[in-house]
Amino acid sequence: MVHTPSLQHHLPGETARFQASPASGTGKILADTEALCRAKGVRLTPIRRRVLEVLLGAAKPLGAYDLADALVSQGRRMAPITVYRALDFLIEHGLAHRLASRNAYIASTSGHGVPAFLICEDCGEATEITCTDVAETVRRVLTAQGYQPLARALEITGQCPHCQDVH
Amino acid sequence: MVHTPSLQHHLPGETARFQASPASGTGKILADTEALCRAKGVRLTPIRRRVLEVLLGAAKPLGAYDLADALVSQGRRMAPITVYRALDFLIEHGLAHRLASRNAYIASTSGHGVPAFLICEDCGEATEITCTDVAETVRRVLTAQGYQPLARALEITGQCPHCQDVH
DNA sequence: TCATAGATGTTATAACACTACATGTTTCGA
DNA sequence: TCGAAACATGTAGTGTTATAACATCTATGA
Repeated sequence: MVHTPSLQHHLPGETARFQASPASGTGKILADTEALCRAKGVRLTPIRRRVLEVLLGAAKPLGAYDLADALVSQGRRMAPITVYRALDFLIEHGLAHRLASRNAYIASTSGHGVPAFLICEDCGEATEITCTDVAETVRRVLTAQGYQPLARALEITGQCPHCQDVH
Repeated sequence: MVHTPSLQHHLPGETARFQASPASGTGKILADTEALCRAKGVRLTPIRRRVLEVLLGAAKPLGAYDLADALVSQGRRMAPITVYRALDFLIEHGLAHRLASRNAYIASTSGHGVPAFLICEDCGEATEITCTDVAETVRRVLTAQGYQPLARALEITGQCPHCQDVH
């Protein structure tokens, strides 16, 4: 899924390098996720599902307290700890990622491999990319220094096309 | 400078790929930094210098409040805002970097180019690397998506050799 | 159906970062 | 060398993000 549909740029000649995420709807993703969780024997509870739903529907990464505000239950906003617990679950199972550079969370769509995100420093927009070059380079650097690679989102910051225009 | 001297690993055949930071002492770095600041016409005040000193002497990235505790002045620990202001200065001039994934700060030694850090998820140890491959790959991915590259530290997480042994 | 593991509710607090405004200090030109 | 302006620091308070501790509820399977 593309988190910022209106701002996606695919430069000619470069599309082949980057495997675009499938442009499935939120509904299909949720259905797939439910199936995945059943297969794994873990529970996609209503709370977890709702947090994932909000993340999938958001144009940008959301803060935990943004999520709490968005998720009103019985007239009260969701307690922060509840949001964090749901996020822990989603992250643990590769369904979401924490973007440390912005203290924000985003739904993941690739599902496998080491994800990378392009993040705009100005507007906070984030685009998930699945780029073998990046994954391979990172892996090589880690092992060259004796590090064990771990599946963690790579955050690459820059200025998005839109914010360059606004200037 | 190497922040974790005892844990540096240089695998045979890989050293050429990565330009190691010069193993200068803290004193020399500080002298160089003073000269650099004079040349730029900016002021490396005692507070800023002391914050940099502590960062240079630390084995790991330090949190802002760790720095505040370490920097006692007139019997009282330094106010957090004072630390943050010093850090702002150091970061603005490329003398330090913020590691968002750990809410911590680290002295920089490369001075130029886009720095990258290998960070251990377990112990928090961070190693600065200057690797043209990584910088080039990141730059290419950004421009391919229409993003403007900005000089920001790249954080690559994994598990350091030592923590693999402990296990 | 009952024990158990997992999930959630509730309250409080820890940890990190910054705003606002007052005061001090350096620098440089008149 | 005086004074204005720019820069740096002091002080108090607050905003923001994340988690601890413990009670209660619920799904699940023997």
